[in-house]
Amino acid sequence: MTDTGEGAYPERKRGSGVKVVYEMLRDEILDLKLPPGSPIDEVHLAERFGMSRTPIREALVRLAGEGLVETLPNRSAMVSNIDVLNLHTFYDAITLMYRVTTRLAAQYHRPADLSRIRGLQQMYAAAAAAQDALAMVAVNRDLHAAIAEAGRNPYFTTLTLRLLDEGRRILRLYYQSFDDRLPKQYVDEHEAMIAAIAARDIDLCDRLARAHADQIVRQIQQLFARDERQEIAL
Amino acid sequence: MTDTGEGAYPERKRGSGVKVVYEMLRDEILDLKLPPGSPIDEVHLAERFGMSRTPIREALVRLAGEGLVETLPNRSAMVSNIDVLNLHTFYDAITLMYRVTTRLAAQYHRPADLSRIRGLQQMYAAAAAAQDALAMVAVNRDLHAAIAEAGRNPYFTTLTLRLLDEGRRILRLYYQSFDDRLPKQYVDEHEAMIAAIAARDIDLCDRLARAHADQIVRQIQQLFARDERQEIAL
DNA sequence: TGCATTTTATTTGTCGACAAGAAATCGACA
DNA sequence: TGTCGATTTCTTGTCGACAAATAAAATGCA
Repeated sequence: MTDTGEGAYPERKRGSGVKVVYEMLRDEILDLKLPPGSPIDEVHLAERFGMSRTPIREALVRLAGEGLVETLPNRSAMVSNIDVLNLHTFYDAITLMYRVTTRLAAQYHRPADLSRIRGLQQMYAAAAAAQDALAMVAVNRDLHAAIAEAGRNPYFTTLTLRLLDEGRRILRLYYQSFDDRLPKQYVDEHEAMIAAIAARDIDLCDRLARAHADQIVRQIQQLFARDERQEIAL
Repeated sequence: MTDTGEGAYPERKRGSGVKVVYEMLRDEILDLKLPPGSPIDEVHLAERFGMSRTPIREALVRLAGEGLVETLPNRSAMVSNIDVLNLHTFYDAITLMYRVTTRLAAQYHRPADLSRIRGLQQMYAAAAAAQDALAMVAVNRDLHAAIAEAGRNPYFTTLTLRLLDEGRRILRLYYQSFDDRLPKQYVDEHEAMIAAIAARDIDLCDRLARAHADQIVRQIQQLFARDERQEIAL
């Protein structure tokens, strides 16, 4: 196997090692560069990042805490599987979190929040104009994360972030193989939600967030259904 | 300092060390034996548990992932503070999770779930009859955890568990100093909720769970208000 | 005495090494 | 040839040690 592109890490500041490994592994897991179920070898990673196993191990423990990797005693850790059978629990959770965080954003947002949200929405519109589905997925995550932050409830924010990451992984599962186009309609839905947040219209936020979530769930289900048909067609 | 009661751990199975430390520290944090803000020294813990710093460290990383300890770079970790100023975010979150998990329990529970829930409810009633407030807090946590499990949505279950633990810590903050009596009314509320779950009456579950959560929030607020008056009275 | 600076001490972050446990390989035997 | 058991290999879990970073103490100076 050729070098996977890490190169050399000649000098690191003390304490930065874990962060580097954690973020790198996290990105690779969410982008499916590390496919679900693939084993994670500590010594291999240690060689790759040019450090000892200790910081690698700490990064893995953190990732396990977020449910991105699973560990069995005395055996290799592995990237968590995507549980397609229980996707409905994901739908339920993301729908509720979209609603709650958007409502709270309407209540508690401050001017700085709105400008950040609007900046992300512009990036989202740009990605949609460029028909870049993967960029849309990534920016969509950051946009809803910003909305959740504006709601200022750390419990909901944490869960929402986890769900958004899991969603990024699920969507990636399809977009990498089918190279789809996300409907531009999402841009308008985001616009409406942001306007409702700015107007502090809580009920409207709730309705829009629910519709938005339903839309995304339907999209995933369509992809999933088509995927199943393809499998049968094979 | 006298021995804090750990004694000797002469032989451990490989891999069990982290679990022991994690659970012990977790309990001590939730019981406020380790008060919020107190520093956590790794070598001290290593001596106390009779093992090296490595498994201690892993346990601390896990606890940090759950928000029970906070770590600053190159400095001692410390037990997380209870953010009394943002308690309303806790109220919001626990109320919503009570409602959601109870609703889902009504939908998805199986016979085994119900018997487990009813067993815990009996323990709760016993604790109430004995006027043992701390036991009531502990069993209340397990009871709602069982209800959440019956709802079979791991995302909601995880958040609910985190909130229940945080609540155990908040309640302990008061019950340890005032030695209060929890109203027996909670027993009846639990009975009603369980009956609604068994009857699969989702709307009723929602209303009961909301009322139950409001009741508990009011209780905490009362304790908090009285605490403030006492401080002023001093 | 009060403040700035150097020195010491304490505590964490990282490392390399070793042993325990599990998987893989090999071999004996029916 | 297939199966069971022993052996080897491979990976993790734990350890003790060292260095970096910070906090605390001591020193010097005005």
